[in-house]
Amino acid sequence: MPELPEVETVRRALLPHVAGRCVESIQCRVPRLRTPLDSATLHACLPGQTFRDIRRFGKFLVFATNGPHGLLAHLGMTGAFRTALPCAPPEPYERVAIHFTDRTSLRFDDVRKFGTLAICELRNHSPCPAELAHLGPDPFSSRFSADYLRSRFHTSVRPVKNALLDQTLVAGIGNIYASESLFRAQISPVRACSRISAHRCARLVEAVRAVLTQAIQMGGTTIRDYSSLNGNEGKFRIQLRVYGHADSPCPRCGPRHPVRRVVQAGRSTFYCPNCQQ
DNA sequence: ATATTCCCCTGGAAGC
DNA sequence: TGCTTCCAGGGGAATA
Repeated sequence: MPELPEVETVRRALLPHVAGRCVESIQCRVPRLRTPLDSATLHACLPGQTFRDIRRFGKFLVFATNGPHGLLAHLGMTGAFRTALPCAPPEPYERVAIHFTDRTSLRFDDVRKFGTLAICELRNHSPCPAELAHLGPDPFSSRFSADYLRSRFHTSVRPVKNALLDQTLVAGIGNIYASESLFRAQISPVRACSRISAHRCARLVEAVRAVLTQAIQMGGTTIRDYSSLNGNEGKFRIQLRVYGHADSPCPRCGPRHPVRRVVQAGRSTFYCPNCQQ
């Protein structure tokens, strides 16, 4: 569910609820999420720490504290944060509860348990923890440029759709916005990276940023399973032009050219074979 | 080295 | 109605 716009929306919604709050205790209600929950380290490192900031790296969130440690979080497919009173009973899929000294608490719910919560070390000079050093540039950073894409693409024969999902190439794009970005850029998702010109790379950079920007402005709301905070789905819904619209008329070409669904690397891709070449 | 396949887990929708 | 199958936006390990 959550791709960059959704995670960014969560970050903004969550920040006022955690900034300046001091952790009193933690409850881990399941032994593992995606990986085993290191409850001993969580208990050792978080209580007594005050959250100062929430940073986003791709689809990851890092809760920075006033100490040397941070809380690394990934929502996986169904992860969601929720605020509650410490005495509130756990919801059915509540996995972790963080209680603050001011009698509020933060809960992490995750039906499918694909999420991540872990302690990370925060070096003074680098905002990004070592665990996330493998991530590629943020789509909005200047590092993500046509030249950069061209340099990464020219030796690669994999389909460009798969490349966009590679978090070491660019961090934050998921299955939905990959399809939507390629539609906007009028590039076929099955085209080999090496066959994408510099001009098309520039179009792709522009398209990725435009699609993600619009999604963030709409509150990141895409489809089921996602809520920013406390089940708030946001007022708007993203306009998805091809994702999930197999066999519907292409928004650009009309009824004579239906959107096609194909499977790439085990995931659905939607595109118009007519205007995306 | 690079690119797919499989797997983790659970619920909901669709098909029979 | 009830059972089965498929699908889902994540990442990472295993495999080709």
